[in-house]
Amino acid sequence: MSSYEKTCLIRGDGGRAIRSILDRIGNKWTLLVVATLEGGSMRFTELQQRIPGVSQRMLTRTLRLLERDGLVTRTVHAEVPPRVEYELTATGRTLIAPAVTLAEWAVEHNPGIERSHTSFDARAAQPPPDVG
Amino acid sequence: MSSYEKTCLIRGDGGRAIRSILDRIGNKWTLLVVATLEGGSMRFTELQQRIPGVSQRMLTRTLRLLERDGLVTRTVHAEVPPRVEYELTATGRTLIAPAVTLAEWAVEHNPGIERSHTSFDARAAQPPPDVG
DNA sequence: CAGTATCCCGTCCGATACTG
DNA sequence: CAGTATCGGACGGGATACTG
Repeated sequence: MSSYEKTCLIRGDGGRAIRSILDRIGNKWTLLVVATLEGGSMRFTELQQRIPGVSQRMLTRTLRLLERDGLVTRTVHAEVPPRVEYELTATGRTLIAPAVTLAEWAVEHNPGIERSHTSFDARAAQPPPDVG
Repeated sequence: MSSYEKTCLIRGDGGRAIRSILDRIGNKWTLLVVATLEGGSMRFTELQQRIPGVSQRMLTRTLRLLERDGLVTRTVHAEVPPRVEYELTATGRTLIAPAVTLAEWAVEHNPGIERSHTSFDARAAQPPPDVG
């Protein structure tokens, strides 16, 4: 496949396909939940403990969206106290590879991006360089 | 690298590295702009024509953020009428590969995800199935 | 234990109008 | 041509309080 044909996977149909997954993993907690569930079936509280900073509200929301996407299963056990297990589906597991690819890119290029922010912001704060 | 070690690229430091790039490509027009600039240096108007639906405002914003990240260069030519050329930097070009990887995943799994939405929403609209 | 409900703020995004 | 200014709606996300 040529380079142009590859970018068509992004541009094709106005990028509708890639948008739908970006609308999901663009959310703050999604990838953290998926990566954490890579360790196997897990309960709500255990997930919350393993993901520092996530609130009950946001963990619930994130899990519901992933369940709706068919990337995570939610299993309620009829017990007292209630026990709910979350687990990646087969499809959910396939998401990890491309996510890791992106994470590798991020880890490699973030330092440069942050340096770029610094210099860009410094330039923006200055009056534009003028001749004379 | 083990599967666990790979997901650490996502979970490491609370996912700060991957968040910064997701905060960029999570935005609606970013990847479309990057993929379009893969064709080479381009003017503002040409970009706008090649990206259906983007407004002047959003194209400007997107390009500024990409410039700040050091993924795109902005070159103003001192002419009348003004001519401004945008081009991917070396770093910007390296983003295309992981983006394509994600797009491939999206194209492959979107049909299943949309079917999942349909059945999930149908279930949610129904009263929960009860024994008896 | 595993959620819901409510409030509130910031940002994304679109639409529209104006300019060096 | 390549922007900027302003307005308004929608949504993500944090904090807090309540519940089967």
